[in-house]
Amino acid sequence: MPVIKAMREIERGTAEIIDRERIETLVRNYYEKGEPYRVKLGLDPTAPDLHLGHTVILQKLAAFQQHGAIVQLLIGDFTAMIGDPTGKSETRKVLDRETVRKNAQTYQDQAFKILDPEKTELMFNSTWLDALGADGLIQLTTQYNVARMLERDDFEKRYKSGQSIAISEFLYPLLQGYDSVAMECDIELGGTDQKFNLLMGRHLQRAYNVGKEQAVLMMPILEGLDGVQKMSKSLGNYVGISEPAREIYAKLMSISDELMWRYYELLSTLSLEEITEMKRQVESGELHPKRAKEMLALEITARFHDEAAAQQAKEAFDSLFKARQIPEDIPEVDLEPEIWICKALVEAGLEPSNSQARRDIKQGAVRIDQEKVEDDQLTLEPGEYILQVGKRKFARAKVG
RNA sequence: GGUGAGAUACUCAAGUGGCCAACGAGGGCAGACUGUAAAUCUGCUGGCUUUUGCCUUCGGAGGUUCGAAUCCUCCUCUCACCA
Repeated sequence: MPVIKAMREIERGTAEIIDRERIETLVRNYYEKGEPYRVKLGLDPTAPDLHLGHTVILQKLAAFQQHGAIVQLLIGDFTAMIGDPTGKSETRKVLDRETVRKNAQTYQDQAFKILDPEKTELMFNSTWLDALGADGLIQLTTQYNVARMLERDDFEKRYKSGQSIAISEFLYPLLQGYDSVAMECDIELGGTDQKFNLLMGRHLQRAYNVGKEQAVLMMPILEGLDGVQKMSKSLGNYVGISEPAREIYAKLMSISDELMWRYYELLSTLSLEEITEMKRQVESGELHPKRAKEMLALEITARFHDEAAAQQAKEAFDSLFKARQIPEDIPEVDLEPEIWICKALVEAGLEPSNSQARRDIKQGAVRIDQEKVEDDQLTLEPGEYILQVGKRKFARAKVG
């Protein structure tokens, strides 16, 4: 039964599904009659750098593609001007068309590391929202009322605590919902924080007699490397998918054991059974947790690079941390002779200031050719040295 | 439009004339421990080639004072309440 199997894959790791029946019907229609269906994902073109948090949803889209879906990637070039009220009430900078286009291109390049380009359509919501006009917009606002709008978590909180809510923010969910009308999508994906907006699409599709109501599938928010807050670039706890293999690998190896299982569920393509089995082995002591983490890091690194690069990243990582060896390709700097050690560290880019360098030397964090530096007044004679600060900052210094 | 409150280092936040480079918390960095981590403990967290010293910082510009993050004046910006 391919449908049952497909549904299991589709449901995996989801936070919530609204109208599961409909999804099953769509999948069944595909398998029985070969009819495709449309799955929408809206993207905000403000931050073109994708990280693992975004890939949770992208991978779900990829899963859909394997089961007959045409993915509609929607670039919210129009709505970007308003800004989704979720989160902080920052004033958005208005993006010009050129920037949006460029960001969209970057998005696409990155998204295609996961998605099948053959089954993906790229869309811009300015296409229909520009044409909506004032009357269309007013027409749209009549489809909803303030009381219901205030039901939205975020609005409710702010309203009760007396924080301001701009009228334009009310428009965001409406416009996002209207996108679904224009796109005639069957399913929309999003994070749990998007629930209100996603349901709006359902509501508006009915109001505008599209002839269908989109099912909604929500993915949980991926925790960042700290395991507490959501993964985001601004919090610095993210793994970017265009980062070098070594970075991705090292960052993944730094997560806690607990978080590792979460990542397995949401990011790995291993089946749920395999993951459960692995977890059992770790608990019984048959498998070292570090080993399990290595496999995860390898899998994900390979996804954005390739097997060989992942393997190399692992080796570099092992030699750096396990054997405390020096990595092969480290930055080189030329320094003048008799240079003061602190200054040398700053010039090599290992330290931000002489003072910081001095502090680190006092703490025994600085090494030259593996030897701990004790004297912060040291000057370097001509020659070649490996400078090191902490465990991971290295530079090769040519003095003279 | 009126009234009031506020602006302090990466973030939150104490400090209301000298003991302030500025309490505390978070974050970050480093050391110990380890599995590379996480947790825990410890130290550091403005700059300066010489550090029981010097210089620059507490929204901006002036002023009072031997001495100002702290007092005064003006300016800029935020926020709250009332219209």
